[in-house]
Amino acid sequence: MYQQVDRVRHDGGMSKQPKYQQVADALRRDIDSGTYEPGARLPSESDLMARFDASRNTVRSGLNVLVSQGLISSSQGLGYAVRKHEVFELNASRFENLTFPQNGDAYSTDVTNAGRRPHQTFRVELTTAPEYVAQRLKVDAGSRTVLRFCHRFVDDVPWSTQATHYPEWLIEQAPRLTEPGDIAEGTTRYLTSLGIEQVGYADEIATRMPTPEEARLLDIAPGVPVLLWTRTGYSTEKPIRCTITTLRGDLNRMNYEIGDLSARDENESQ
Amino acid sequence: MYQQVDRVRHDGGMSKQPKYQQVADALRRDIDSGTYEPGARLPSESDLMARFDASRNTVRSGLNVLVSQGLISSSQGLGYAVRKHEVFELNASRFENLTFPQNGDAYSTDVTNAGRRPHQTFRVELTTAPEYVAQRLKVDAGSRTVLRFCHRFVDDVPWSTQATHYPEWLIEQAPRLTEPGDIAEGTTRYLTSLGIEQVGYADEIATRMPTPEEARLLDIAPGVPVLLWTRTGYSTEKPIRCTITTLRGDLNRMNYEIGDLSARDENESQ
DNA sequence: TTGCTCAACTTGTTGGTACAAGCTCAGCTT
DNA sequence: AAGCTGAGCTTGTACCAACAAGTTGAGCAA
Repeated sequence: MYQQVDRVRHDGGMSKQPKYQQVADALRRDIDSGTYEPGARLPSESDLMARFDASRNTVRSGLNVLVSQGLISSSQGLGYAVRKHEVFELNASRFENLTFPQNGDAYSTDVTNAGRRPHQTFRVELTTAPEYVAQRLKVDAGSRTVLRFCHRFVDDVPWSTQATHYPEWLIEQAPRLTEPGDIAEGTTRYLTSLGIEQVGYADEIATRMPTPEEARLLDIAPGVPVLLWTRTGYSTEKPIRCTITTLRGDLNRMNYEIGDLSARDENESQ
Repeated sequence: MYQQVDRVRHDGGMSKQPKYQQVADALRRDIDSGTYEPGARLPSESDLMARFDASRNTVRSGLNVLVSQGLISSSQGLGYAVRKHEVFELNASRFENLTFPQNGDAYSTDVTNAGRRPHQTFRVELTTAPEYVAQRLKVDAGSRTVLRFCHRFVDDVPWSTQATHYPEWLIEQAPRLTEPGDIAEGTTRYLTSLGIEQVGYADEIATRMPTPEEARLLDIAPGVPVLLWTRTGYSTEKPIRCTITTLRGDLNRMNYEIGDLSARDENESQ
């Protein structure tokens, strides 16, 4: 009742790759070679079915490979398009950061300097520390922390989320940490003014595919990973904060500058 | 001839999510809640078809979502299993690194200390600098560089690749750079001994999905991104090297330590 | 001119079938 | 005992059909 039409190779007998892979590879080559430029539309599924003599499902499998690799995106009614990447540089180790580390101000300034429009929403909570945070703050698992959460946008595009946890014992000395709303001068400056100075920090950087929650908050397209940046800040005596920043991988690059870079900076022609 | 059997909601009328998403979400919940532990096998596609009253295509779509997110993996004949993650820590900013930055030695030592068995293949080439590298080395696009390429394994699992480019002008002063085979004392120590000292470096960290080439070299499973680490080293006068390390995102985490961390290190009980 | 409707495109979802190919193990053969 | 073979499980590839839903633009109506 269902004839399995001729599965023999038509291509000279050399290929062992499945057809959907051939579709993906061919399209990838076209994109790499500039046939389809970033932002350009790809042929429709129907066109590709004709070009590759394949069924719609097979063509879609091939396209799906490229979507999962973040090379193209699709939208219903519009078609497939080559993704264009725009990267924002994040300076993670400027000296200023030790004294005034990533106050919301530094973020706004950076973005504005790049000619873009920053925007953020803000929230304060009293929560129990997740295992991951408790370890880094050296407090008991399940103990309470102040969570200051920030959701950041650039030109209304979701860019990153930032969750900073402060240990409970800090609240007595720094009650304004629990105040809802921004602390104008920056929390770290506020802490410094109280004699709690951050003298060092440890950064951890990892990457993975986003959770559905993260994908929702950051409006992350299929095939785009997140960059996870954890900064634990220390006074001379104890850990005083743990900041977890979740960045869209397609939009951000982190920079660290260590040692003497005068050779790089002396003629910034590029 | 083809009756579209009853597309009405059976689920109380509340859901608007497509069925394959429901499958993905349900399985994700099961995994998060520990019903299926890391390494455990998931029910077969047939089982899931029964459980969700869905066609094989639909079930596969749902599973495919989780595969693309790196949460599960599949192998033909064996079934689907929950991925387990094992992370290796990479210290990117230890003070020693400024004087003796990532010689193969540091890598081998780190791995051996972790009780693992390191292994690497090595290659030297004279190539034209890619645009990306040429910019960082401040040489003309298309000019030649020495490429020292390293493919690293831990317990025979592909772990990372490292490509270090040296500008052509360095060869005269440091001819051994073109020697095939490892330079025992480490290239940076070798350069230092010639009076070419690396006094600072700039690191850039980005993430994306691997190219097919990278996926092949590092044996990267679907749904796993790569971590791209570029280190440009400077003497007091010029850039002297540019190292691009490609790391499997599921196996690596990078660490930077800046400032005074005595408070962290004084009781390393955890 | 303005605004609406609808046809004609696009991708998204879901159902089905058939066969290929990898893995395991029981059970037979040697 | 050792080794082979094949049944029966698994996922992988490829095809077909139907309808849902988002987008665009031509063309008609106010």
